[in-house]
Amino acid sequence: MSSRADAADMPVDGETRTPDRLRRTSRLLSLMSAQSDRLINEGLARADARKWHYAVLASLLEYGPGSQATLSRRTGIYRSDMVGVLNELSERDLVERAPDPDDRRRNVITITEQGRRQLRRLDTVLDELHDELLAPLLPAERDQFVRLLTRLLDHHAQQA
Amino acid sequence: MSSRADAADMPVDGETRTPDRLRRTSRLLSLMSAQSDRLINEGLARADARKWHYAVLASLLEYGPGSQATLSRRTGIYRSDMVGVLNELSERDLVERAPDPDDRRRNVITITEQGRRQLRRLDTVLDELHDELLAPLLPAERDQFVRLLTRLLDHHAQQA
DNA sequence: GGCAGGTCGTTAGTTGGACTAACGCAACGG
DNA sequence: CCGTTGCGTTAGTCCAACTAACGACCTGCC
Repeated sequence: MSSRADAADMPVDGETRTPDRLRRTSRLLSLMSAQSDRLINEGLARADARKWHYAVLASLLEYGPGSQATLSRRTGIYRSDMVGVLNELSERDLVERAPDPDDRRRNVITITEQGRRQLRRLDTVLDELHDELLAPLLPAERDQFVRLLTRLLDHHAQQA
Repeated sequence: MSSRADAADMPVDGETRTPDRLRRTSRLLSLMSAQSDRLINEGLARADARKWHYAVLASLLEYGPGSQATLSRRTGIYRSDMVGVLNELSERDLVERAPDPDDRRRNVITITEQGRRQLRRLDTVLDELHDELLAPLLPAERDQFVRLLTRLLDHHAQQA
């Protein structure tokens, strides 16, 4: 009857084994995201950076200078948290914060040459980290994974 | 040259568009996990439950009664947090907490009939929520997604 | 001109989840 | 008997996501 051995009432391993019901997709996602976060955060910390640094620098390079509120919208970082991120970036001379002459409420944030260099460094750091993150998957599988993830995200994004 | 229209220096949409570099897998994972968490937490809240409730009840049903430390190991919930979860569960009469006669350090946690019923309810709630979560994917794609996720997790789990 | 209503940067604070430290107690192994 | 280990519990840290409110400022409209 039982496919594995004859010990019908064996405790299986009531100590450490994870229950089957805890294999739901939501939980896998959460665990994987935590794992990924750890990996990325540690990797970036070694390069004296945080993921928000990357997000802001990338946004500045791709779309040019902008106000803090603009950067907020582009990166998804709350404008209340943006203050601290920009402090950290300007301490390191990666961006410049200057008052906007056309609108005295605004600061104009500009990426510096050092910022560009740092962004390039972080790009390679992140490439390596993602290679580690996706290590067990073949290139085609990685693509597939990203495609599926993207479709899920797009679907839920436009609900909002 | 430029494939789309002739506006070479158009601001594209420097206000709200997300930079390409922020399409990295780690970020997609993080966003998707956040989305999933919101969905699941809200759904469970409507059923007067939290995900740890489900984890504990599932563990009890699949592997039988156990001490708090055992449940901790099975579910991945820290034993410091387990206290509160079990308080919530026993308030609702979903589990029973009794001293272990064989080891006076331990409490033996047992699922009640009400607990079993609640677990069944939560199972269907979670089924519906996951259907919503994975809505844009076909069944075969959902399988594939879960398989890829699982392989990633297994790989990183056994590194630890 | 003046005022209503919105936006900007900033400070402060909340919530929630993951995780650590340390405690008193009890069991176990030599 | 004594050191070590495991137990349940309390307290508290850390970080990310998110909200509230403020004074300064801009914009549109009467």
